[in-house]
Amino acid sequence: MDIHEKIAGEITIADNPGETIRKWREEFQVSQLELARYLSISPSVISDYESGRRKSPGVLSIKKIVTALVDIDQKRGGQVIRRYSSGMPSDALIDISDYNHDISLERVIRMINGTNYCNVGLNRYIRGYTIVDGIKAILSFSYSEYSKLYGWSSQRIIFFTEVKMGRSPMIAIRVHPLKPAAVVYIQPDRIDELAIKLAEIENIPLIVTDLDAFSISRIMASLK
Amino acid sequence: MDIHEKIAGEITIADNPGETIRKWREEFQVSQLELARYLSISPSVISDYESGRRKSPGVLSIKKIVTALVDIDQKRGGQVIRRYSSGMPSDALIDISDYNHDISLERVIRMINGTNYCNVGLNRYIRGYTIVDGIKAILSFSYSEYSKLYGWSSQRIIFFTEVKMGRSPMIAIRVHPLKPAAVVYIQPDRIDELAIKLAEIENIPLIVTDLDAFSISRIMASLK
DNA sequence: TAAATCATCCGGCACTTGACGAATCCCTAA
DNA sequence: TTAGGGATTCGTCAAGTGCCGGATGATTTA
Repeated sequence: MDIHEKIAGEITIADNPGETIRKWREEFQVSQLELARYLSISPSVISDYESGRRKSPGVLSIKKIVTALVDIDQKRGGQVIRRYSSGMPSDALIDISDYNHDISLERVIRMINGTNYCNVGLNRYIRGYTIVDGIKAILSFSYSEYSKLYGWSSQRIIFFTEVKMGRSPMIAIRVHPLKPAAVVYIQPDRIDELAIKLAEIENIPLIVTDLDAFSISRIMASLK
Repeated sequence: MDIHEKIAGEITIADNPGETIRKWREEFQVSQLELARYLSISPSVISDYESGRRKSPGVLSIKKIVTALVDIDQKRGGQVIRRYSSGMPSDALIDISDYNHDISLERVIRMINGTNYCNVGLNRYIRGYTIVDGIKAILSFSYSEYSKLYGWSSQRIIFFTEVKMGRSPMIAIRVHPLKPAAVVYIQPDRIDELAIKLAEIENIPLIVTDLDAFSISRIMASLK
C-alpha cells in the first residue's frame, strides 16, 4: 500500500479532514510555513484547511499537500517514510533465481544432502529458489519486500541461513500470504518443535542441510 | 486498515479520481442509478464525477460515495467487503474492542502497570485493543485472519499471552502489513534481544506486564 | 528588546464544485 | 417495437473552494 494513499484515505474519511491534515503535517514535523513555501502558496491557506474553514477540500488539494509532505520528508532523508515502507537493502538476499522448467524436489534434496524433518510429502516440483539470511531479512525487509523472496514463482524452495531455533522463518511464512513449496535450513543450531508443527500445518516440507550457503548457491544454479 | 480509507486514498491520489470512482463502483457492482438513489441525488451527478467534469471533488463527496458503496455492499451481504477483510476468530482471540475516541498510550501503560522495553516514544494514542494467545494464534490463524486482529483501527494496542522469548509475535508483526501502535507481552518467560530490536525497527513500543489477561481485559474495557 | 518563526483569523474575489433537470443514446427483455 | 434501466452531456446557478494579503498574537531566538 502506497503511503500517499494511506494518508490521503485517512484525511478523506476523517470526520474532521483539517485536523487529520494537521496530524500528518506534525507527524512529518513540517511547519505550516515550510509546507506553504514548498507549495508556493500563502501559509494562511494551510491554516484555513487545518482549522476547518474549508469543510470539503478538493482531492487535488489533498493530493498536493500529501505529496508535498512526503517529498519534504524524502529530501530530509525519509525519516518518517521509512517507518512505513523501508528501503530495500539486499545483503539479506543471498541468491535468487527461477527455472523455466519443473525440478523434482526429491532430486534437489538428494543433491544438497538434505534431511526432511516433518511429515509432509516430498513428491512435488519447484520452479525457482531463494537463499536468504534469516536474521538480516527479518531485520531489514519491509512487508512488501517479503514478496520479493518469491521472484516469479511461489512454487519455489527457500533456503534460510543464520537459523537458531527455526521458529522465526516458519512464522514469517505462516503470516505471509505467499507460501513456498519447500523450506531448507542451512546449518541451523537446532530445530524447534513449533517450527515443525508450523511446517506441517502449512504442508511445507522442512529440510535441513549441512552444506554452506555458497555451495548450495552453486548447486542450485547448476540445475538451470 | 479500514476499507473506506483504502478506497478513498486510492481515489484521492489517482491521476484521474473520476475513473477510480468508477472502478470501485463497478467492483461493487452498483449502477450509477442505484448509487444515486441511495444518496438521493441525480444519476447525472455520478456520471459527471466519473467522467471527470469535476476535476477535484471535495472530500465530503468522496466520503459519501465510498460510504454508500460499502453500505450497499453490506446490505447485500458484504460480498465485496469480505474479500478485503475476512476471517473467523477462534479461541486464540481472547478479547477485541474499539474505542470511538483516542486514549493516551501512557495512560494505558500506567493502568496495566507496564514497563517499556525498547527505545521508542510513548507519546501516541490508541483507538482499540486486542488480546490474543500468541501460540494459538500462530497455529490457527490463516494469513487473512491476522487482519482480524486489527478490528476497525490499526491504531491499537495488541496484548500477547503465552510468550516464551517474545520473538514470534514481533516477527508476525514485522511480516504483516498492518502494524499496531503498541505491543504488550502478558507475563512472558523472558524478552529476547531480537524482539526488542524488531520493535525498535517498527517503531512500536514493546511493553511487559505482570497482570493476567483477564484483569487486562477488564481494565481495557473500562476505558470505553 | 527587537526580530524571526509559527500559527490564526478574516474580508474579499475569481473560479469551481455540487446539484438539478432535460435531452440523447445504447442495450435488453417483454 | 416499445418501455425502461443504464449511462452521458450540458446549460444553469447557488454555495463553497482556493487563494490572497493584512492584522493579530504567542513563542522562540538573536
